[in-house]
Amino acid sequence: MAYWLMKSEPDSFSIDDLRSAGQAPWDGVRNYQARNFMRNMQPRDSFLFYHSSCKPPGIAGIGEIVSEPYPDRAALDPENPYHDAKASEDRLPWVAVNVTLSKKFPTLLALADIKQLNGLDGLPLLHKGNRLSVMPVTPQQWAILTAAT
DNA sequence: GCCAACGTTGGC
DNA sequence: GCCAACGTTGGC
Repeated sequence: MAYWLMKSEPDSFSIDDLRSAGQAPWDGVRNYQARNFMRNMQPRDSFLFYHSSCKPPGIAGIGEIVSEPYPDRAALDPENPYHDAKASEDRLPWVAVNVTLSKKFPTLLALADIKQLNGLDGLPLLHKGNRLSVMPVTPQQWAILTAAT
């Protein structure tokens, strides 16, 4: 079982939205490095639900991957905000997974607090200028982050 | 709103 | 294949 961190802007999809939905697709990832990580996801993997581009940014809770990766057909829909004009039935490079909420943290683990923790130097989230929206989390990093709430 | 960092695009 | 221009991300 693997661990991940995935970013979402709460204005478009928040941890409360996931709670309301019960199960939801995590789609719209349009970056190849992030896509490659998603291809390695498996059911029962866990992920940290990160709220980005908000005040304050941080980890809002824990979710679970509940499907194999599958083609992200939102890319084919011109009306969809994640439409990719270069995608087609024959060439659909993007993937989605279905996710559920495991638990919402009582309080957000803010990025400012995460930066104070020791042992997270390898986490891409903390690297300057990092924009990766899906990243792996090691078991050690997972233990540090989930113990900090 | 600003801007640094990074990915993508397109001319050559 | 290079690289300048441009668009996007995302913290502050």
